[in-house]
Amino acid sequence: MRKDAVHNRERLLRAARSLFADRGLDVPLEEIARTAGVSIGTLYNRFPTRQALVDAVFEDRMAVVARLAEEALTADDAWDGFVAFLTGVCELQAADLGYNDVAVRGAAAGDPAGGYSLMRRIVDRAHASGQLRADVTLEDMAFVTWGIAATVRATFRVAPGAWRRHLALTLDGLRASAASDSRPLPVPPLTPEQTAVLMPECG
Amino acid sequence: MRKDAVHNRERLLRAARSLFADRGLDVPLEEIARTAGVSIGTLYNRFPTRQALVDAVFEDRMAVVARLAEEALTADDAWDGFVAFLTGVCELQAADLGYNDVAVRGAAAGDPAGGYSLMRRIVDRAHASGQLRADVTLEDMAFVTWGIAATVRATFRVAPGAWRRHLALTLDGLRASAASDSRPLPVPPLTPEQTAVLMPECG
DNA sequence: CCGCAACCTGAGAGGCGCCTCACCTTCGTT
DNA sequence: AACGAAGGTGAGGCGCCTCTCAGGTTGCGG
Repeated sequence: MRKDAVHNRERLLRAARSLFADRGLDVPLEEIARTAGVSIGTLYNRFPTRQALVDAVFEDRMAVVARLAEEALTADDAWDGFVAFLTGVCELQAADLGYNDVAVRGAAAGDPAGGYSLMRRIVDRAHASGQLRADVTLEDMAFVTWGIAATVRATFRVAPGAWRRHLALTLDGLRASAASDSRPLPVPPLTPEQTAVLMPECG
Repeated sequence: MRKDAVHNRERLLRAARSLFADRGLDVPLEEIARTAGVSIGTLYNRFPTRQALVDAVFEDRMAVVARLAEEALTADDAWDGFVAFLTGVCELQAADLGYNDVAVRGAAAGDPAGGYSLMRRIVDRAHASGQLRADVTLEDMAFVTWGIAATVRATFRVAPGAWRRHLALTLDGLRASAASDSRPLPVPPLTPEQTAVLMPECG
């Protein structure tokens, strides 16, 4: 790749990163090109589809999630690790409306299987320690993502940080102790197949 | 209003109701007109703005919510009433992607103050009975709406009913008993002013 | 320094949805 | 029956966004 092409690619990524971050994934491509100081044609030269651009911008995130997951697994307490992991992921969402969108629509690139299997281990460990309620499954984590994503989107400008309260309440519902006063969960969890459809990056 | 005008208005409402219900609030107006067997001009004659159409379509819902709230207040058990109310509202959301959107963006017509003050009484009663955790406020109910709405939207075609599981987990986090194992909530609730901005219909 | 391949550019075609308005039809009243 | 007002119609203008391509420019190996 020629030097100027590399340069433009970087300018485009910088512009996209910033616009995605505070406006979400639906920013007009023209605006990204303009912000990068480059023509729309160049954008299409470097990134033939919007998806390609999104993938490039959020390429690093999957690795970050994987790192969060590994850290979570080394935590002394299984529940603390579980909480730290979910908090970390939600912080990523709250820091970047674009990533927030990525988390909701399954629209990521990078290493899918890696993060997912780590996450299974986090859940298994929290189950084993008896702190995560037994009737909750890995697939239920999607509810957390969707829920927090919705709160992030709604409160991003008006009350950033409000999602932490939502997350805290959600986590309290996932504790083993929360299940004891409660009836059995009303419907079965999403099947892995359904989850694969709804969150393709977790296939 | 002339007879044919009334007739067309009804056809438009029927079409809008049905399209909103399974595609959400962003259906093209042209498609609504076509479905109603009427020209786009007629649609604009009856409903000068999209908002006017949305208001007309969901006019009844506020009354339904008010009825749910009243029933909830007559329940023998305060917590059961609280649960029944939230479940009822969520059922409305799950039954109609359009109403689901209405619930998220504050985009309703009808009687605003009425439903909101009833809801406050439901929350107060559940607090008074000691079953709803004390550190939760009326404003936190927005998290429930946003969260369930997100799950409804994600699973509407693939796993309708999955929201019931999400709701059950959420409710378990709102029980008084859920607070005892937990740290204090990390951030203050939304202020009434913030809520008014984020959910205008609850002003 | 040459020359070519890679690259950049931006006008413009095309699609989509919103909304208007000049013209025609129909209702309902007298 | 006749007429005026209310209503219906849909082509077309507008704005927004996506995507392409013919023509001009530039990096870079030889």
